[in-house]
Amino acid sequence: MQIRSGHFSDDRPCRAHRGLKEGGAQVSGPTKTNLLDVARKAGVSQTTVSRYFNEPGKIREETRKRISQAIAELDFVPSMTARTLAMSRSHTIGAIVPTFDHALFARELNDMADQLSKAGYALLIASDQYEPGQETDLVRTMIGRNVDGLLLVGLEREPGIYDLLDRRGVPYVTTWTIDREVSRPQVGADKFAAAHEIADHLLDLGHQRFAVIEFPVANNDRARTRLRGFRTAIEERGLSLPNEVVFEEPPTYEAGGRILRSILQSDAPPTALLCGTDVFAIGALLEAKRLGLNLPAEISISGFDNLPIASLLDPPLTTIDLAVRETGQLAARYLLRKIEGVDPPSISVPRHELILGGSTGRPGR
Amino acid sequence: MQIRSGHFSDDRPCRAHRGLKEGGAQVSGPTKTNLLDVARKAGVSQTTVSRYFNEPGKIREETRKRISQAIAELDFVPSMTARTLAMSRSHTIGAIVPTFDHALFARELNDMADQLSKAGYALLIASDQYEPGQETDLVRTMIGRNVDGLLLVGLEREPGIYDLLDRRGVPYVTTWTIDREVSRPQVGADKFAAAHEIADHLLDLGHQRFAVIEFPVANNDRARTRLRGFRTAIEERGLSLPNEVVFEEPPTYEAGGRILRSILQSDAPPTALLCGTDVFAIGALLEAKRLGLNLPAEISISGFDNLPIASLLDPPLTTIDLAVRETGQLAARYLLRKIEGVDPPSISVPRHELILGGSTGRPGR
DNA sequence: TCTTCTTATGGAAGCGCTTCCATAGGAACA
DNA sequence: TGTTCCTATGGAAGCGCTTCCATAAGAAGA
Repeated sequence: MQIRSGHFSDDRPCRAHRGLKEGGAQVSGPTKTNLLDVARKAGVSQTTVSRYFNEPGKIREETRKRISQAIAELDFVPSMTARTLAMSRSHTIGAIVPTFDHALFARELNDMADQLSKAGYALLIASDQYEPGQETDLVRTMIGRNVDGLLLVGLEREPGIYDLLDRRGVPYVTTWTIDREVSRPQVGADKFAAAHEIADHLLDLGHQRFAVIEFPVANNDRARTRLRGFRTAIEERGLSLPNEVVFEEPPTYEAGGRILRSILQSDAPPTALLCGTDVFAIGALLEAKRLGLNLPAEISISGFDNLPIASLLDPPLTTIDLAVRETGQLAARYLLRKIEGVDPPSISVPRHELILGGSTGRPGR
Repeated sequence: MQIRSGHFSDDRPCRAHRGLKEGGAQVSGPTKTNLLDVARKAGVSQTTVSRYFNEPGKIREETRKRISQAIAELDFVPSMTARTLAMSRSHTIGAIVPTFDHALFARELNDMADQLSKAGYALLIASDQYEPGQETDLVRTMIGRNVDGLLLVGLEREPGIYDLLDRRGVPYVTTWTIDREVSRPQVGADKFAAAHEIADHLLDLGHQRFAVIEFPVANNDRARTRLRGFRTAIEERGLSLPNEVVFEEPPTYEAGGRILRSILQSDAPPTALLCGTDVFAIGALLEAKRLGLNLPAEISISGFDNLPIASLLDPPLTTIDLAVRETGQLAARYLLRKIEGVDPPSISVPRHELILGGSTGRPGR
């Protein structure tokens, strides 16, 4: 049964020059076993060992046992790298996000990774720290690493990226921005509608003068979409949102507080502050309380994202829940399906929800 | 100069059966180019193209230009997978964390990824969602994927994992727990000292009755270390920390509030609440304010981690800053050095800092 | 002018898998 | 008893790189 019986000397083809020192009694260096080692130990061919992993149904019970034992004895770990090369399938999904240091992306990736790992996929991540130039490089890196699918944030990017991806046939999905006019795979809540809705809520309450704090909109279509939602709602009521009351800031609590202070000093201060993320809103709310303002009578503050802390503030924050977990899971599911050759619906929009808290109310005067 | 002049027909070795349909005028499917394609286009050998990437100094200027143009025309992206297989170096670092959905780990990974990508490394991540059984599998996966180094959280794990890693010669580093008795590579602030310090602070203020909220300590040596720090400090003053006042909870704001309420109902309520993370502390603090308690007179609350929001609360939170960013960077640097063959100091402990806020003070009565 | 050294390049094996194809033995059928 | 069909297995090429070694052609030294 054995392919080669007898002598133990290593009769593999010469590889002396490859850095794997051979022969002699040496302190066991890093062990490196491969299918062939297992095959020899089990007295079968490499092919059969491969089948053990990939089509276990096709090998005899007794053979399976021998192989399984050989694997255990050698503590063999198959090389996914070689597998990838041979199959052109890496069982890896790439994700390029602006940063992980933001609860939203972190949670999205967390749920995505979870879903993926259940399906035998690993997650390769990179962040471009909001620099669009970086993204192109990162996509190339990902392609070079043979990712089977790619998650991207936002819809807008250097057009070459989409070309590259299409040409290489790499499935991808964009998250956090939905634009039904664009025919690309997208997953995420409808930020435009959500922003519109929360602005409507404030308009319904009777607010007429607004201020907005947003992420820097350059290279950030999520922020731009939200802003467009705010603005559209306001203009639909015959009001306007001049640029002077739209503040662009990197997302810090501190910025929320600072902007709040600054807008209160204007002649006719806004009665409502629309924030592009809860982070701003929380900063503003805490500052307002520190200043002894009467909330929401003196100023209404709304957030976006529904961070876990939003509901615990006093007053609780009016905000938008974006179904973050669902987004990560849907994105994972989309990619997995696509990889399997199924053609899943390419736009999926988990439902957002307006969360009403005490931080918004009728304007005081 | 050309290796093969003339006819355009594909004279590569047959690969018809490998799924790459050949010949005929076909709609250009997924392009797949390799070194050889580039070589042919540039009229040089594969080897030379390889050198173009790896030892550019060794090829003539003119050759370099030809290759560079061929690469551009073909939009060639080298296969890192093949490279990995050939070199046994993947230029990938793995990271296994309990969850990304925690500001601390997210930030650590963020800074680590940043550092790594500058050095040409990618980051492969996985989370075990606090289940130790998972970790073993994930480590195997990582090994199978040929990671050049591995980041782990905490020092305690199934012993087989360390064996496996050592046997395979995979460099690794553990973060967030420091134990100088253990001779493994470790990076992270000294949580024991930090916990001791913050408890000392409260003891100095005159507190005698404490309660603690911690992560579930099973499978979490970080939590255990912190708790030990609290307890040691307390016992050193001749006081005690009975188990009834140590609460284990998953990290949610809500838990902080709930535990606060519950301890206030005891006969002799604690005057100080030591929290294993700011998340608990913030929850407790917000709840205390909602209950109209006088802080810190009626109850002192301390946190851990120094989340960005901690200093903005009213009163600001007394907490510990753990130098998170530094930890991620140091971990990355350690692994990179180790991979390069340098033997860097295996334990590095960024300095923590006690942040004093108004949430702690003398007990009121 | 002839030898020796460099320098730029090419040939080909090998990294550890998958997969196409071939083959040996039974089982199943006539 | 002969034919056909499965089933379990093995052989070997190929995935796209790196790297050892060989080699041709100048440059440098004698």
